[in-house]
Amino acid sequence: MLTALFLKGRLRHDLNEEERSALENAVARTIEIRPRTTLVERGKLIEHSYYLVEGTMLRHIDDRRGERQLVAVHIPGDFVDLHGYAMKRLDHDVGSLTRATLAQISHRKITELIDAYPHLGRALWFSTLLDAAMHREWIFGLGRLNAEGRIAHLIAELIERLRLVELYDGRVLPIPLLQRDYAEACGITPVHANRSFRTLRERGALRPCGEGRIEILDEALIRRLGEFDGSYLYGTGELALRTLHDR
Amino acid sequence: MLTALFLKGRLRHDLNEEERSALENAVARTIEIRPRTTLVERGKLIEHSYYLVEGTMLRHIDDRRGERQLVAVHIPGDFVDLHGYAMKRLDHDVGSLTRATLAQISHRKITELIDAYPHLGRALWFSTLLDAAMHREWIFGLGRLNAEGRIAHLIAELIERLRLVELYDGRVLPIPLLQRDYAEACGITPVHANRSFRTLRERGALRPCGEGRIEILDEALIRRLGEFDGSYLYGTGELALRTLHDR
DNA sequence: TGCCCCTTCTAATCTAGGTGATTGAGAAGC
DNA sequence: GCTTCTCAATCACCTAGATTAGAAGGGGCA
Repeated sequence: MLTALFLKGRLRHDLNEEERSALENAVARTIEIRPRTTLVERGKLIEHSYYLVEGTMLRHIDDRRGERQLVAVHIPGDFVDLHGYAMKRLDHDVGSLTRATLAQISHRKITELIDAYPHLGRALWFSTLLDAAMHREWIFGLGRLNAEGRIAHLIAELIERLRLVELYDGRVLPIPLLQRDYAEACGITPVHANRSFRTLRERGALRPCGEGRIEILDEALIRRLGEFDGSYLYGTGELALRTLHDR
Repeated sequence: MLTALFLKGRLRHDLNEEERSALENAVARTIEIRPRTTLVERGKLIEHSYYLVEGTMLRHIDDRRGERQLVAVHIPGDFVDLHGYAMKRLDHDVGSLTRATLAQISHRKITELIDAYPHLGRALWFSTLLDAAMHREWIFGLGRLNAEGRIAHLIAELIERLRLVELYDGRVLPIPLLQRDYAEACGITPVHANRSFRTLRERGALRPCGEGRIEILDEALIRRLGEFDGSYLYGTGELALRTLHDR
């Protein structure tokens, strides 16, 4: 079932059997994409959206000088450009970090889905708002935390999100971001990202474990340094959707 | 007509007469709120959303130490917490900057609207995604621009958005943000915000003109310093919705 | 085997921005 | 008339992070 992780990670709304299978059946085909490849280009008119089945994808804004700012990291279970459904053109690029498998759904099909299942429509809407909530948290981190805190926050968020889709083994962060990528996400230079990783290592928070992956040694410490409170992910905690939505 | 500015500033989708009046009639009542007052508190279960008719509203995330990070500035025509419809609880606070008038719409009513007019539903969805696009641009600014650039970017964005709802007279920014507010938005200290305003003044970009308002002397310069390209607002330019949506 | 990349890691130097403190203007209260 | 706010404006000093340069290690490939 392709959309199983989407249901786990993103849709906090109860879907009934009919809605689930309608969503699953909306997938036209799956595609494979190589590492570090652009999937959706800023400004291009789009007619499909992609749901990430396997791998890691990145969203980024590039400026004139070729500097890049990451604005999102996507893990399996994320609908990487569902907002493209309502926007028709994106204000940023979407590309792969690793080799990735994506399920393609056409916008026409999404319209049919929403018209037939309004409750599912609201659930899809919710899933795009989750990205906005992550953006806000990222703004907070960039505005209020120092370099080490920003990196810690990003790692803490990724751990939490991976846990929601049951892809975190409690030890290794299975996302091969380079220090350069962390720098592009956190608004710092690669050199300073390296310094920050060193202090995180020296504090015993984590250590590299080959192929760009890191081993988490003290998650509580990482959360504290990143002032991380995962409730904005609406998975658990005070913000989680405990009320059933009006169907 | 209460929702006239919403149509101008936020909904890029063509709405027909029926949809327009359905939206207008969904308003239960309007409320007034005093300056610097909290409207929606983080974490509280909500059943209404508010559309801003007059005044300026702010959204912010506060951390333990009492530090505040602004994540959005809202002008008339914005649906300040429409995302609360799909999320039920907000991950941040919403409050007023000035005295403000808001139109209240219940979530039950919004559900009815969407079920009856799916196309209007997609337009409302789009409007919340516009906030996400602004968040991304804000992330870009915080990550890649220096203090002066961040302030310039914020001012350029506000000008552009005010222009879309025809509230900008070409001279004065009618939003009385304090330097402290700019600091809280841009992730810098008030002292440094002041320094940055001085350099902007010395460059001839703007000057204060009483009651917290600023007079724009050289908009082109402000845009350049803030590396501002307003297409992410989807109002004009390459990203603007030129295709009609499937109804 | 050796070479070339790419990445991590480090050190030395410089600057943007933080910290803390002071001053003055204007408005609100009495 | 006074005090008491708040906010803009500025100074002196200090630190986090940028910049530049380079060394060391591993994988792919001829």
